[in-house]
Amino acid sequence: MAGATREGAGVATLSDVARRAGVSPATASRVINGSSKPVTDELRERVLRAVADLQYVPNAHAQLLARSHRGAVGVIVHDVSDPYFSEITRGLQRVATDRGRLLMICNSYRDPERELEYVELLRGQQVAAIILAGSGYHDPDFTRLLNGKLAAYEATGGRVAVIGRHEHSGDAVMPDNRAGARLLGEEIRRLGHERVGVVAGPKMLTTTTDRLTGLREAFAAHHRELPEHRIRYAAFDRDTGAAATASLLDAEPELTAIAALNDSMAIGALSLLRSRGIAVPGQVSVFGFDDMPMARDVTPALTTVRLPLVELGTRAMALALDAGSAKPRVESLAAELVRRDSSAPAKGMARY
Amino acid sequence: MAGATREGAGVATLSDVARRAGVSPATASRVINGSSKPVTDELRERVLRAVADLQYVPNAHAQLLARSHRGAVGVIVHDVSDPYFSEITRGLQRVATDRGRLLMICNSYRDPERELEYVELLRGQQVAAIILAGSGYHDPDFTRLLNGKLAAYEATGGRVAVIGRHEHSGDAVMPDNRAGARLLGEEIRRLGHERVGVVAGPKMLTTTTDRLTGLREAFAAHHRELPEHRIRYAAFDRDTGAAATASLLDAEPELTAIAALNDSMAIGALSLLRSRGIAVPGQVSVFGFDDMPMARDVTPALTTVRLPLVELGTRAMALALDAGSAKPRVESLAAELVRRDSSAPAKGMARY
DNA sequence: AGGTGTCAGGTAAGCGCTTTCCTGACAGCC
DNA sequence: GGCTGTCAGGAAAGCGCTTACCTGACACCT
Repeated sequence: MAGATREGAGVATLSDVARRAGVSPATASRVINGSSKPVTDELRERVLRAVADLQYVPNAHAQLLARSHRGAVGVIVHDVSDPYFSEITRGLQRVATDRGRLLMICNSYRDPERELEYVELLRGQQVAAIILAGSGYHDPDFTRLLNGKLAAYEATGGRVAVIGRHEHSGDAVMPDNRAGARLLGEEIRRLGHERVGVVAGPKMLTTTTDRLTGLREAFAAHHRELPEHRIRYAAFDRDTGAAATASLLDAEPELTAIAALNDSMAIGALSLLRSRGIAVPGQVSVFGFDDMPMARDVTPALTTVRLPLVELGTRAMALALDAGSAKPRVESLAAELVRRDSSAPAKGMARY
Repeated sequence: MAGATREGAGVATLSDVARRAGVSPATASRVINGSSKPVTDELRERVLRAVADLQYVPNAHAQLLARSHRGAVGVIVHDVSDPYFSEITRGLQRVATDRGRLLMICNSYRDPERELEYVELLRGQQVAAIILAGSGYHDPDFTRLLNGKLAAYEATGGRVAVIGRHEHSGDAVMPDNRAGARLLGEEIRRLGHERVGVVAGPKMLTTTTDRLTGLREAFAAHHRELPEHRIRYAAFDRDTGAAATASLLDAEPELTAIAALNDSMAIGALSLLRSRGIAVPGQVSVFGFDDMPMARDVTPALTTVRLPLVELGTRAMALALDAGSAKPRVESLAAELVRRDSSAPAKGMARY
């Protein structure tokens, strides 16, 4: 009965442990987080037993406050359940785990406002680094605000890395969307498609404009155009992709190709075409972008542009965790065309 | 120049703000987090200006420590990039956001050890609730250890809710895996399949055994068996699902149906079958489980068992955030068979 | 023997905030 | 005019830890 103290009355604290072990809090602390300061086996033993008895877990906030040590890393993505971001996150996670960091994932759901809130929140949590993944917005006010907050964070030692954002001036990993789209445009031209509908992403996202620009460049190189009336702006997801395809087809039934600016929308397009009994690629070719894992599993398997998604994540995390250099480091990762079964020469181009 | 203090020398703190505004830290604190205590407009104004000037963000750890207030909520999942978990997470996130809580997502990658670590970590972060999503493990030692830690957490006011785990004695949301599998078994029997290969999940997961049990029960009801030699244990992912299917087919080319215990593996099976030129459902029917979003997008669209994934998440979060009741609340969510194009009557059963 | 070096362990000062309790000013009352 | 009540704002005590610094014991030296 001798050891009976007022335990169970709330969370066990370090001093509870110390008291039970009959040592000072300092000694208990040293044992618990393996300080360099030596402690005799006798005391160490007693402390460890007390820890076990009390199921003691250090209060992370108190620790962090006391050490003013930055622990975790935060990433703000548009939406983790989107495979594009799951893959990137997988890469981030891998490196974070290797370096013993906890990764906190925040979904902005493409709401700039919420993105700002999460930056504040992560800053408040004293995270070691903030990673922003996913396209930026065409919105100067927002960009200025965001950059202001990030600058304040960096000014106090925080690290920032972005994936696929032009607007930030620091370390960045950039998928080469424009060059990728150019490859795609070349391929479409090569296959002889003249009437091409484009299912683009949200107009406000820079990724959308980058990809559109690349596509246009490829067409311009052959003195062709990508007229605005053959472009639809959707939400980068399956269902709006299907709707956009329907709208495109209703306006112009003779299209021979649909280029969707990401795979989710391409899959929506595929599904819409199937439901209308239009053969792919027999009547219409479909192109995607990103090469997310499921692109190979749909039928026909999707011709798309591969982005090294996981690597985007690993690189960004490496950038964020390695000591920052004076000059911003920008790594550009190349895209690659992946030909599968959803594309074929345009009718009358069978010689290809 | 009058207001120039040693700013920029680290993160701005509350007292920096107070000093700059010419008030006490107490007043600054009251203004900043809208305490009930009244503050004159004059002072309030000055404090807010100082906050803006200094780009001040409260140190969340200090706040949490001082209030000993539990803020965020943590969820431990097997792997968010698995659509099964992304969907659940989406549900969790929705409710968490509604209630103004930050959700921290932790991936255990099906490593019990890491799951334990994350529980400790979240406990240390003083989260308001811990949600465990995903199958438990057939491992009494681990279960005992985990329950011990969770009990300690709950003893100090933490809330715990689990999704799809039998082993925990508290609040739980349970997908009815067994009944769902029974439905699936019934359907397979109804279609007249006699030689059925099963691509199961990891043997150590209770979800695997539950689904297997349901399947067996349906077969037993018709005096049929599900012999062990027609079962393969894979890793619940696409690639191992394909490999397991290959192994099944190699051992017994006359199988007329493959029942995969989740959709990812079913998609792997589909891909393997396609690569071998085996028609689905012409020669072999394929069945999945979960009804993840992409099940409708593969070709042929997957016949599967729908689990209300998002709802699993919303319910669990609601349980976790609502005040706990004395007796554990267990909500069971029904599964539902979804017939699509990957299944057909067995050969010789065309009358169906 | 006295001095010095070494080392295990304790003491106490914060880390940045919240909040209770106190103070002093002022208005309203007999 | 003196008393009380009210109320804005400040002082200070923690929240649970870490760690620089101090203490006292002991061994070893001249």
